[in-house]
Amino acid sequence: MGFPEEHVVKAVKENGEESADLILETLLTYSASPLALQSSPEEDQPPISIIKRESEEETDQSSSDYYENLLEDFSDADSLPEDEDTMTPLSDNDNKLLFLMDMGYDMDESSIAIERCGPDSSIDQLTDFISAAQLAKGSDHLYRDAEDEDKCQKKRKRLAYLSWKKKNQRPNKKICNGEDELMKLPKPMVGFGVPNQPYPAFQRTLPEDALGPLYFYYENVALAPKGVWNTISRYLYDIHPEFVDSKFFCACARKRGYIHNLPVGNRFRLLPIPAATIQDAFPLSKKWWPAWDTRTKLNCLKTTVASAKTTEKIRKALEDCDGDPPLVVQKYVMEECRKWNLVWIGKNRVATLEPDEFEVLLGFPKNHTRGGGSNRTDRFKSLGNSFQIDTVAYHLSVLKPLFPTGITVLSLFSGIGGAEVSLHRLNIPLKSVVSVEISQVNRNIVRSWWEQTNQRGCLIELEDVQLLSHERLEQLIHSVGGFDLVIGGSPCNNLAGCNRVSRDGLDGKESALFFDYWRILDSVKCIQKNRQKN
DNA sequence: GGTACTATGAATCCGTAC
DNA sequence: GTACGGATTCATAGTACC
Repeated sequence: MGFPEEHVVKAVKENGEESADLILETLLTYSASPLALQSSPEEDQPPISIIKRESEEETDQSSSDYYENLLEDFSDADSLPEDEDTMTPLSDNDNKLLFLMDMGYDMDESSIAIERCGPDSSIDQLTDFISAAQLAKGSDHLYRDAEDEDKCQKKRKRLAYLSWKKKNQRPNKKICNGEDELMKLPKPMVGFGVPNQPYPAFQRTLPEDALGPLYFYYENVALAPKGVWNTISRYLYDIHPEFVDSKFFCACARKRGYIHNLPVGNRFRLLPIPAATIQDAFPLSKKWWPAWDTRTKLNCLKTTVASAKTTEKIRKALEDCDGDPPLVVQKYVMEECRKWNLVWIGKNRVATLEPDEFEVLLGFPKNHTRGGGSNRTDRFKSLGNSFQIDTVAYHLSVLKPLFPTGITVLSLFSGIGGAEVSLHRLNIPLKSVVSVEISQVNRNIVRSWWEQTNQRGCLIELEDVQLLSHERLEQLIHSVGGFDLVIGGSPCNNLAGCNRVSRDGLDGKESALFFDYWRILDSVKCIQKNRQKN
């Protein structure tokens, strides 16, 4: 692309020499480059994490000199290859490939980006895609490994430029909403079908590159900030999420999105079927349950529970009433009960759930998280972050006839072993499980469960998904003979509605680890595909 | 130092009325 | 179509206590 000298002069004249940002913005508005600037900010949901991190790193240098150099570099890098002399006109994809390579990207990463983002993708989308991939792989090592320091500098500047550009984009609400409409949550939230509910009409066609033999299963909160599921879906082969509320499987709600490439026919439930209502799950509470508390299902079990002060305030509020409490008191009590999942344990007395009650509601063995250095707070946190076993097992049940002799699993963000427990409860033998979990306490829980259930297979425990490199994956695949299933739910901290502090979407520190899920899945597919060829 | 406890809204969806 | 209100939400950071 480059910026014509007259444009630069004009931009400097309009904005003064001091404001590099304004100069650059003005130059961009002048530019009529068909490729480099063709995309609108609303056309994609960029993997913002790379943008901010690089931004933090690079904006310290936001001097005129820096941007002058940056522009200078782009004068070279953004030039489209000229092919007027060639006999056959290059296709749009070829042009994009050459353009990306000219920007300093490798052929492989450029090709993958074009393939994944589709033929209509813009250069912006492609560079975003590659940038996210680089972040997921640990962008630092790209720089360390770069043989040519100039190339390395160029890459940093390019990313800084992208950062700057994204930060200065003006959101287009109309288009954003348009995207979200595509990811509308189903009502009722039954995904591709749940027991005892009418089967929803849906059409599921998996893209070719998403098909097995490697199966994958990804989970996260359904009610994520706008655009998050669009991004996740785009990275995971454009598969539409299956949004399911676990209230159709047990006595508590748990609205989650699942992206997977599993078959969806002939699913079956785990037995025994758990209690479907609060009253069935807590029979002793029936005696004290007031008629005006009409709840039959608990809300989502979260990572913390109400304080003793809350339940005491409720008791006092009710005891101050003669007979049935007035509507205003009922409303207050019900709000607190719904917010904190309180159950009735006596006259005018409500209580929080205990960790073992969390375990049973979520489908884990009672005392699954007890002991092993886990305190009460830890248990609530781990359980609140976990799968609902009956729901996940329903989805995974289709694997049972496919793997009668056992399955080899890569379990990412394992937590307290929701995936492993689900497969075990389905009586699918666990041949080998590579479990990656950052929390020592959670790893203890999984290891303890593994031993208690007399698993015959091999459990390999790893700590950090970010350290799970391509090379390490090759070793593991060689060691276990290949994975059949990659499963996991990446952290929701920055997506969850009750996070009042850092609900930053996939840009958040923890939730950005989704890109590691995608990176690892992609690596496994690639490695195993190559193994098949050889 | 470890653990338990407590205060802290906003984003989003959905139903309803107009 | 729009405005409004109700309902829901895999949490975080600071503080008190032992």
